[in-house]
Amino acid sequence: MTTAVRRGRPRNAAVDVAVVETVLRLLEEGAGVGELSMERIAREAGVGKATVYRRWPGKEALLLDVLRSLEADLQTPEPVGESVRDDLVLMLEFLRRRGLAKRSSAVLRAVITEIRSHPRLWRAYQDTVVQARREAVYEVLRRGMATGEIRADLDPELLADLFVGPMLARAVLREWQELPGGLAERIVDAVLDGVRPH
Amino acid sequence: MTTAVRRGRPRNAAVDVAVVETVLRLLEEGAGVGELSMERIAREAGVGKATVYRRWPGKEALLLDVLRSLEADLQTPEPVGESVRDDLVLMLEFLRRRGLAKRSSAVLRAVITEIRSHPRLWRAYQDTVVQARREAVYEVLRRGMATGEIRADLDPELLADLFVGPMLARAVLREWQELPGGLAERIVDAVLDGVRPH
Amino acid sequence: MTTAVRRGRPRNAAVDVAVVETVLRLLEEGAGVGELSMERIAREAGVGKATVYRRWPGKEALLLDVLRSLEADLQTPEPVGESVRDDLVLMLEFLRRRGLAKRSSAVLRAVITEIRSHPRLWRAYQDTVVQARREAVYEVLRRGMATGEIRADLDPELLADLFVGPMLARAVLREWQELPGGLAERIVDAVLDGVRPH
Amino acid sequence: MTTAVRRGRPRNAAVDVAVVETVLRLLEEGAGVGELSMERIAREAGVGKATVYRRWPGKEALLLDVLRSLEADLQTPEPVGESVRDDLVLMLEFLRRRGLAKRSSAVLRAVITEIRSHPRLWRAYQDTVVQARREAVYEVLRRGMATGEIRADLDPELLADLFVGPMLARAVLREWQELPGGLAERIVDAVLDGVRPH
DNA sequence: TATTAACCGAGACGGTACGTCTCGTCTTCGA
DNA sequence: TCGAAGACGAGACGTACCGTCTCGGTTAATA
Repeated sequence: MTTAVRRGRPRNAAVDVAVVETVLRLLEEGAGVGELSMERIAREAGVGKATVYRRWPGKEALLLDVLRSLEADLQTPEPVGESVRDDLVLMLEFLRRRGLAKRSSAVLRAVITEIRSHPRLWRAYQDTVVQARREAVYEVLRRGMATGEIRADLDPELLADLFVGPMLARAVLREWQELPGGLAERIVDAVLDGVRPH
Repeated sequence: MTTAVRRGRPRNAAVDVAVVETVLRLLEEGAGVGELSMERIAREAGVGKATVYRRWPGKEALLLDVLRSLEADLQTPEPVGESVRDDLVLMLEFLRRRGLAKRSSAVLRAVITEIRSHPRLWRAYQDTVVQARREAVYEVLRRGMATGEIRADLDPELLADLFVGPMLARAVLREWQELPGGLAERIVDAVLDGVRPH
Repeated sequence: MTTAVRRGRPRNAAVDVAVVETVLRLLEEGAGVGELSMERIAREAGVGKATVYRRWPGKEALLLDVLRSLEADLQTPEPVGESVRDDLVLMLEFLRRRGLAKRSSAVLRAVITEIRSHPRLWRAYQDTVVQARREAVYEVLRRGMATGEIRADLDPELLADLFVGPMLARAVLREWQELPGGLAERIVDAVLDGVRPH
Repeated sequence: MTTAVRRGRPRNAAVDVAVVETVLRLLEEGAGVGELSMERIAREAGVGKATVYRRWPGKEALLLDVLRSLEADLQTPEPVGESVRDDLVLMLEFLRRRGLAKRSSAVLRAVITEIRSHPRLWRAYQDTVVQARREAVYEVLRRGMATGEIRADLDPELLADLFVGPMLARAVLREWQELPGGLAERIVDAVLDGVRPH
């Protein structure tokens, strides 16, 4: 197999950075996603419109990359392995902190909201970023079933939703408004123990 | 205080219906929210653009009404009162069926996605439609705490999220793709019993 | 026969004028036709781009109208009928003055040059404005043949070119640079008398 | 004076030819001048854009060269010297044939039209190609005055226009549509004899 | 019964953004 | 150093939609 010979002037990597940073800056300055236009992005980034379209087929794809660049800043937590309970707390705590992170807070919700409007991109985001985190949760749950810390008679997918769902319900649906510290522990313990008195 | 005297030709109520129905039709035909324009809505409804703007200040407000008209079709279930467990199943089952309902399936997600982009409308939707359902869940949970069917040491708000969150995670975030029958029972029972072996 | 009912807001006639005047102003300010863009014309006329395109399908059609508006300012001379020789002088003199007219001088040549690049418009211009003047010349020549002032054995079309061609050669091809007074008389008399000594 | 030392890879003369030929081909295929872009010319010639710009400063200069290459194919006729009348016919006949020539017909009008839009180039073209032919006409006319075949009381420049103008009026202004054989003779004889009966 | 004010559809209006194209320049690689 | 390939900033292209406005015409309550 041969690599295709690259010809012509190579793309300027600084442009990619400049564009993404410009989008982040505009969002941080409070611009709604609807107020973002390719026209304006290119203008403020000091870049030709065609140069933007050469890299991204449209606004949505650009925003997907912006979203990915945001996610990249926050590294996914590595399960410690001590106890399944602690690992689950770790993972939910990551979700909570992501929603409160410095840059993210305003930007993340705006970008995600936009991406959601575009099924294809939303799926791409799910399949890459989200699915990876989902797999990590499955892994922890499977370990829990093996060690006996988790009931083995439940569907792993359902199990994952039992832990992650409550946090997401607060974070995504209710706009990250109330994500107090300790929320992760409270969710994990309640789901583990059940809410029926015993 | 006197009511302002309405003079001149009264508004044609059929226009409101025609516009909302047109939006629903277009969404059912698979139009993304981005492809919906006031221009097109008015054209396809056979109505003047100004007539639409006379009734709704913008696309978002119109969509909020469309959303409300959808919700109105599905009446919220009345708690039976036999057992707390059955009432919770009833409520989650309503969420599940709403996501699969004929009209809703395609339309609901599109409209909600759009409304989400407009904080003011999203709050209006939350405060009217969603909060009502939320209160119903709180009521059932409070009853459960009183009868001893539910632990009384947990925050009712957290409790509500424990039950509703997993269903919403599947419904809204994963696009209503997998909402098998019996899902409501499985969630309720798992949360009640806990996922730790005993 | 019924006149079609005019519906909707009627077009603002002032817009047509504003646009044409803007083009003329820009050309007078020395803008080459190549530097004229619909974008700029609309901007400087304080008019929406779509409004321009609603009236003219493109830049060329607009320029054709600009050209016609210029021609309209200079009324075609009416043959006096005294002598064929004087009428021919009158008509050539009109061509000469047109090329030197205040507005025309800079503008006319620019617009004509542009129109020439678009065969369809050039033909439209020829068929309307030019052909009318051509017919007037034929009429005078036919009269001359009838009265015996002009040889009857020559093709009228060729005859017209004999008189008009020399003036046009100077005006159009050599950019109206040398159009001295008395040129019309000199051409007409030379063609009438012939350039062979007798 | 020293000749600058040429270093590096010498220019490939075949490129110049390829580019000019490509322009001719595109024009022959009916492309309007407006549809010609440097981008397209370079692409179709299989040549880099920079290579074109290294040789010509812009589209107009390139077209000027194309025009010159066309003129070079048709050699200017040499006056025979038998009679002034025959030499004038010879020269007008050259103009007529040029307008009907295989390649020229479509191309010449397109290129000339374009060149006309650029005063500097138009002047360059006038000063080189056209002026040469003009001088030849003057020469013949001067000879005619000396031999008494032409009236000596007329401005030579006006005289030249009397002969050349009618042919150009048909050729350039009316798009070479009607240039029948014998037209040169008819023009020359009519101008010589005059159009007044005697 | 006649007036009148708000309604209706249509569509023009000044703007703005879309995604594509061409401009002339710049930057790389391989010959 | 050349030629090709193609990226680059700039900005025009023609279209679509925004929300407002202005027409002629309709419709009901008021006078």
